[in-house]
Amino acid sequence: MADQPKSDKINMKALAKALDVSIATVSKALRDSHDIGPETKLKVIEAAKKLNYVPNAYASSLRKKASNTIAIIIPEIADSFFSQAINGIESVVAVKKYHTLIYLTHDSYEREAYMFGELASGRVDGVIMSVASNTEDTSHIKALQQTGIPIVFFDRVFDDLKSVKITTDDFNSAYIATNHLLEAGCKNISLITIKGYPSILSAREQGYREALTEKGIDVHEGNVVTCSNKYNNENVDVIAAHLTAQKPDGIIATVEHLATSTYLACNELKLNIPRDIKVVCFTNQITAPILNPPLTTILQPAFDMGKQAAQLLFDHLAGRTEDTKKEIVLPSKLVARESTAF
Amino acid sequence: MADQPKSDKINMKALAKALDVSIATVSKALRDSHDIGPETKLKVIEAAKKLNYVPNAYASSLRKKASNTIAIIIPEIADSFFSQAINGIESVVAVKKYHTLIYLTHDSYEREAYMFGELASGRVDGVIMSVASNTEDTSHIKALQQTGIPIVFFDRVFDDLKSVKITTDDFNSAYIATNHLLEAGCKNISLITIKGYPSILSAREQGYREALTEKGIDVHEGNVVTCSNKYNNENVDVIAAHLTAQKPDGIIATVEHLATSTYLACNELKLNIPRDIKVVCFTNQITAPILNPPLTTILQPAFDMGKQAAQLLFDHLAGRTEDTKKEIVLPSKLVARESTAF
DNA sequence: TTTATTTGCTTAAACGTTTAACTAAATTGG
DNA sequence: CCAATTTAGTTAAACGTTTAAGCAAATAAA
Repeated sequence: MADQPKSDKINMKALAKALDVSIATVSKALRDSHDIGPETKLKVIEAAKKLNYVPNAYASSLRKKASNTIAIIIPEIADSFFSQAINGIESVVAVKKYHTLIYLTHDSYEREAYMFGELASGRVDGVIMSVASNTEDTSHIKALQQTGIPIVFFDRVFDDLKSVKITTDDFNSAYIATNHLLEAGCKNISLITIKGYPSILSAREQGYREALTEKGIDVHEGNVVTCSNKYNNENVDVIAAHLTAQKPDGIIATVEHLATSTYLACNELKLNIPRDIKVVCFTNQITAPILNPPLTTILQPAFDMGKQAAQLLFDHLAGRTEDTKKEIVLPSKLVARESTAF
Repeated sequence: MADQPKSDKINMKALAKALDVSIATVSKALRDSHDIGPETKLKVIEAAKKLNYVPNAYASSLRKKASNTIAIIIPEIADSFFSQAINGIESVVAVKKYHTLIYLTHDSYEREAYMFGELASGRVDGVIMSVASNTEDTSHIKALQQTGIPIVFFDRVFDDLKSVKITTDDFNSAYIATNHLLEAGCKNISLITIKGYPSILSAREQGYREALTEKGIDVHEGNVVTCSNKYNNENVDVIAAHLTAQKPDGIIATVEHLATSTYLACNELKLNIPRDIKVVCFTNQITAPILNPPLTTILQPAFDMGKQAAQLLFDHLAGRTEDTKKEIVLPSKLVARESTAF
């Protein structure tokens, strides 16, 4: 410890001087080049270790035009789906020894566009993203794609954008959820949803509508309730008002935080779940089994979606670009619990 | 759109050539240097916009020896505390227009040490971290600190390391939680905990012990149960076995996922919460109010901890290094709900 | 009018790597 | 034994910025 130089960052030049060889020799030795003899290599590697040499990442990146870094761009992080998806992404990134930049759009198109501008700086080799709820203009995304940076979309995607996409079968999941409620005896099912995320939320709404019309049930427009995408008490009020007005006996909540709001609204109105009203929600929360009552959920394959997104991105980075327009759809799973018990 | 050059990345050199000025002029104009005349500046800025010029981040970083990037190193991300803390960090980082690298240790010392090695590459200007559960050797941390990179610790800190630390009052929170259970009539309170995280978990255990001994109650060693830090069914079994053997009438769960396991164990044994047993847990889950029954929680100021950690890091980066050993302790809050009702 | 200062730009070095091109010595082949 | 090849290195350019230093022209001061 004591014999190490205090702080003056050690670089290749210093290392080369210490060993009395050229900088190129050091560089090549460390990258195990064929150009360098075995004993020289050993000398270099040992000296590097002893002097605590760590190559400068940005000099490397600049020269090699590769950053070994990817970006994750997502709306939010305090959400079980996204945090589990990040785990999936990270499981791949870690073994590739890449680095991960994370950007949160907070569902703002402006922030998203700004972030894409930043990414044109060569900072990342690729991007994994889930689009913001209100993003309609895709020019920022196309612009980045044109610079040659591959982008993999997951969950909240863009239909009109050609790219690799990992999604789950939202239409089908909502369709199944609706039928599940119908089978549990519901006659008047409402969809509690939010604005935005056209790719997933309108699919879920369509699945809901399709299941109903298929059974010859008219969808009363008052049964589709739009909440805010903030977790707040206002939503509880909106839902409570809806429950009072329309008296639905079944609820499908399309996003995680609406489950909590729905439960709270039911509590407020002293509605018993599942006796008076049955509830199913799209969520990956691990607490679903211990809610009051245990919540029937549509469980999304969050980890796998993240993992596959990352794998496809790395495939692309490795030049395996054949299926650059691949669209993978992973199944979600309805986990029936007491909240929809007959 | 059509008149823009297809893809060939445009750099300062190209921009300079297009404008028939020197590279330095472009650089200075874009950084609004006093050296450049106003009309030249305008010309440059307009051309840059028109040609979609984005400066290369790594060339910049290399030259300026500043990356405008920080790293977050945490054990896990699918956890309400950490994801909320990240939101807090991000709220500061975003306005500073910095970038955030994220690394998950999955509570492995080896990964943590490896990551610290990577960070010596000049990739980041500073680090915000929460240590892995089993990290005991701190040499990797000290080594990075010696290179001059500031590190701010939050939540899971190291007592023997001099640095800025943001924690919450774990001892006190557990002390309060224990008293809360005592006041609710509990006579036989168990602590369900896990191995590791000495800084927070032993503080919580001490708070628990202190509250009991203060009331003249002996702490039966069988009442401190150690679970695994994986969310799995094994823990449910361990807890169920404990409930059967020791018949506690109060439970303090020290980490988030143990709440779910404890509830499931109670369900399994048909124990009614709060009648047969009362439960309080350290968790920030938003579903706590709608659990069965609503869970009394120790709510940690996760967002604020992240935010303050980031602010102090930026203070340090800005050279305000006077309180480089500051230790901030933010209060947690006991939120009483039905799971501990009298 | 002459000298000093300011303005607005250019040249060139530097940041720390990687790598193409070169070279001298050692080895191999005929 | 001499030419061709291989081995083990070196030199220098390049990646795309930033910035110190320099310089000519314009302006201000004496």
